[in-house]
Amino acid sequence: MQEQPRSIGLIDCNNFYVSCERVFRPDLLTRPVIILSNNDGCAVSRSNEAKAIGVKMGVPVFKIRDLVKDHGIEVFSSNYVLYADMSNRVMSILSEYSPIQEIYSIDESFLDLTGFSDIRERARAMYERVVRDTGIPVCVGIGPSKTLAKLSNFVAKRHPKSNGVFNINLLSPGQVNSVLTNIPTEEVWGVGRKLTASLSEFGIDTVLQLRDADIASMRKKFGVVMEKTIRELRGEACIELEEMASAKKQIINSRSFGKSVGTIEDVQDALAHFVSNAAKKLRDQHSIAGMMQVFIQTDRFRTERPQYCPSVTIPLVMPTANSMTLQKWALAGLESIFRPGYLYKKAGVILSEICDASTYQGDLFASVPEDTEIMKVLDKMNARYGKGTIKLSQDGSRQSWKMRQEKKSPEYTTNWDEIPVCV
DNA sequence: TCTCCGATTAGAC
DNA sequence: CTAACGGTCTAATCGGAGA
Repeated sequence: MQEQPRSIGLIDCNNFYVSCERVFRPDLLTRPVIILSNNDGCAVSRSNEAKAIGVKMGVPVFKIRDLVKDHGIEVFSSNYVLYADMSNRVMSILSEYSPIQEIYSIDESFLDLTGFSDIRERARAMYERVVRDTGIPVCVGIGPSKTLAKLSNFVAKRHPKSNGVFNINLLSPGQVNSVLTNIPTEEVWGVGRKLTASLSEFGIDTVLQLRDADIASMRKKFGVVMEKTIRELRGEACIELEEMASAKKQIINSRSFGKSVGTIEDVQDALAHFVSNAAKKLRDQHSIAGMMQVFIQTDRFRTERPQYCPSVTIPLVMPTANSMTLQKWALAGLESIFRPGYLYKKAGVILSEICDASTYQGDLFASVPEDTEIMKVLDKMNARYGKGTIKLSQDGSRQSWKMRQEKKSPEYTTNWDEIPVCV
């Protein structure tokens, strides 16, 4: 009996953020559309029409103002509440097609399809089902490793003939070679801009060349990750699916401000808000943090202004997830680094040395035990009555730093008050 | 010389 | 009209400090 190859599927939503907006605005289906990053900064999702016009991934929107005007590109702020909800719907449907699923990102999911006798039909079925039930178009790539599944997905997206589904396992060795020779190395998972350039110096420009390079010397030159990549390209599954999302080892919350601020009160207000968010994430994964970093930054693009980007690391004697404790230390840290006379554009907090809340023995001799109960109540109230129902006094009352979000669509699927009235 | 640490880099999305 | 370039996260690597 011949052993079946591993069949790993990678399902990727097409232009995900744009597709989410289009579900509720079918009039945009044939129009150029782009979605901006936080603070309405850069174009992070583009419809095919916008790509065709020449909107590059990640371009700052002020640099394409003329393009937007001349072609009537539809511009949206990011609506993460909507995208997260749509993502949940897509992921939940995909979970029906395999018992083993890894949700890799907001718009991507791996499925282990090994052992199914109907992989071809299964892939086609999920492809049709997701768009039917959610309105989000996807592409399905299948291969013997995650890296090849990703590459298959690239082929599915690129080749109209594939109709959105491509399985590299069904090709003869000769056919595989001809596919891989036509894909540049930069499309490989794990090969970014720098590696593409370095590889090119060694005469490696196509995926086929990379796959067939000598493993020992490539490992020496580029490290273990490169070795894994090459093995995966040869069909050896080195990177396993991770079904359970593991607890974060570091939690960052930071944001650029809508406009620069000069007073410590404004920065305090923002920082308190970021600490609240970070602490909530920490509690959500049942962790506590032993280290906190606070940083503030001036606007690095305004080079004519004086620049100042200090940070301070604060060890927490008692690791905690208590917003009040963390806020107190963060604000003390801020005092120590803040200098008047600068215009600050960004601030943030980093929680690290994270460990499980239940395993920590605690300080038996602490005079005042930490009040975790109050945090539980706060989280419950905010879950029940909406984010921000209860917050600490320092948190986000000034708003002077709030990010720009001028073109956000309604929260169609999660907020009664934002459902447009049909006419 | 070895190890540990923080900082930096590269990559993904 | 202005001013205008994102946010998290991980792993590898590097270089200095201290043992």
